[in-house]
Amino acid sequence: MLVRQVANLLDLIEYFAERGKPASLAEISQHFGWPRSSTFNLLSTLGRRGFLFEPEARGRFYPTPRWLALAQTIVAAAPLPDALLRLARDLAERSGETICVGAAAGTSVVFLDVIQSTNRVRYAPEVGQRIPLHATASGHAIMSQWSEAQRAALLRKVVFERYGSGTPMSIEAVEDQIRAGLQRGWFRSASNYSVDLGGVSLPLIVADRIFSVTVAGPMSRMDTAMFKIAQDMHDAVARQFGASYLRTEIKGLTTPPLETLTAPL
Amino acid sequence: MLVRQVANLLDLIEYFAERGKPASLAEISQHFGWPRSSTFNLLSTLGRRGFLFEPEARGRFYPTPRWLALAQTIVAAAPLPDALLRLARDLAERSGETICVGAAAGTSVVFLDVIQSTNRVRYAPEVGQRIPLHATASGHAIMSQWSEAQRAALLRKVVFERYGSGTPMSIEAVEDQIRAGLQRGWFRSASNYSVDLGGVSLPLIVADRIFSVTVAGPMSRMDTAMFKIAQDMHDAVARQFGASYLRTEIKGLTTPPLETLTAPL
DNA sequence: CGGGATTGTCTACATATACGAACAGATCGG
DNA sequence: CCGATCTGTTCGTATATGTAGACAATCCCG
Repeated sequence: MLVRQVANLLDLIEYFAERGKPASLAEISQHFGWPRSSTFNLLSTLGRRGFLFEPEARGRFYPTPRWLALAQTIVAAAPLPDALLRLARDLAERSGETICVGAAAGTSVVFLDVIQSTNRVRYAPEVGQRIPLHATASGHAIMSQWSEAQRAALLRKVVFERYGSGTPMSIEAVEDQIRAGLQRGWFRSASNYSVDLGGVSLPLIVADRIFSVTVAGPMSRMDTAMFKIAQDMHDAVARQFGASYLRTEIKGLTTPPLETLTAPL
Repeated sequence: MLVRQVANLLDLIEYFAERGKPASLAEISQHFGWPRSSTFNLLSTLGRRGFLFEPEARGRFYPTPRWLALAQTIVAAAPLPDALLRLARDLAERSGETICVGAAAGTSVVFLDVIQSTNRVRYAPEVGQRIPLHATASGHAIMSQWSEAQRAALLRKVVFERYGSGTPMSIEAVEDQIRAGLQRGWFRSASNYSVDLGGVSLPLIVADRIFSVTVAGPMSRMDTAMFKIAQDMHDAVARQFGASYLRTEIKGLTTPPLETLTAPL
């Protein structure tokens, strides 16, 4: 069950982030189609707790910097591992494509860090965006590090739906793609979830936490480059985490066949 | 009426900020005494929206950096005026006491920015903390810039309660203190709300938004220093906002009688 | 490896809660 | 200055919602 008022609050926060200036109760209730009284209750709850204030003399509201203070505290207390962030930056520079750091959230992957490609045509996701675990390279990378049981429990919940030409449409298809990824040494998707989007992904385990790092871009560029990108990713991981990291820390992952590397494109 | 689930969410965020590491559903439900099913609903709502993720393989949750991204966007879009922040820093250095920038929120003042004194014994508030509008120097400063009608509407709602020896106990008492503040050229409180706490406050209007700036500390230090501090505050405002700012922008405020300034303490 | 304890998930029901409507203040234009 | 219109606020009630409880899956320890 979805907690409505909580969802409403999240909507409201996003509304303020987009809007960027104070809003009156009437504006808010009109924008969302909420009853004025309900809007009033929501706003006053936030006000009473110090999360909303009234910059102008009367009747316009805006979120307090308290949100920022709490968010900073939360991120600072359990930050993304430094090596992970360095890896992402490193990859962004070398590949020129968009880099996404992800982790599991329910049946999805959430992006925790995103570095967008500077390319005109690019994959342009945002921090907090979610994509399905079962149908994406990022998701396969993460699930590859789970136990059989965990994977089974997750996949049982999935309702399979065709997003693109590469979408796996059964539990077995997903397991196949994961197995292939482990043997290949990297995970790939090609129009699995977003049409015309290709990605190369690796799982990373840092301090018992499971992350995915993904290089993603339009199929036109990714198609022939995937293997080279995977190679670069292994190199970058070796630089940031040490040479033996992928072999020793990442469950079941094969190191890629260096000797078959094609000439850089 | 208070929206319970929203209040719960705020509690949860604060919980994570304090805790600083992932928590399981069971830990959360125990900590707050919430039913497991309700906790589940709350957590899954947040997960579905990309505000919570599961760093470890299974069943522990932590807020996503999305909170931070949104909070940064919100603050960046409507930042506290630069001159105001400079003023606060300036005052912190000169006075050595705690500086609070406040604005109205319902019947309270919320602190939007706080610079804590480096003094061992000091007033130690936090961003987002609230104090009553009617019983504090900050509140009086803000209300002094409202219309009669707005002030009346606010004061009608107040239930008067004695917080300290200086607490005004009637609408008239509050109006008296505000009137006195305007004539004096600065607002003061002495154990009005927090016992043994004294403060000097000025209202500031920047881009149609009403703020208060307050220098606050223990009565032992503030008592005899208030006038000097008020004087310094006027000087600092003149530096940051221009010499005529207080006279022209701030409704009804008298510039303080410079000639009666006592020797610096 | 197997039994017990713990944790997460689902569903039906009683109740706390969000909503509609009516009120009161404020704002605006004439 | 007055009336009309639009805001914010309060209240009673019908109903959407949170909760108890049972189940299922997982983990842990002997």
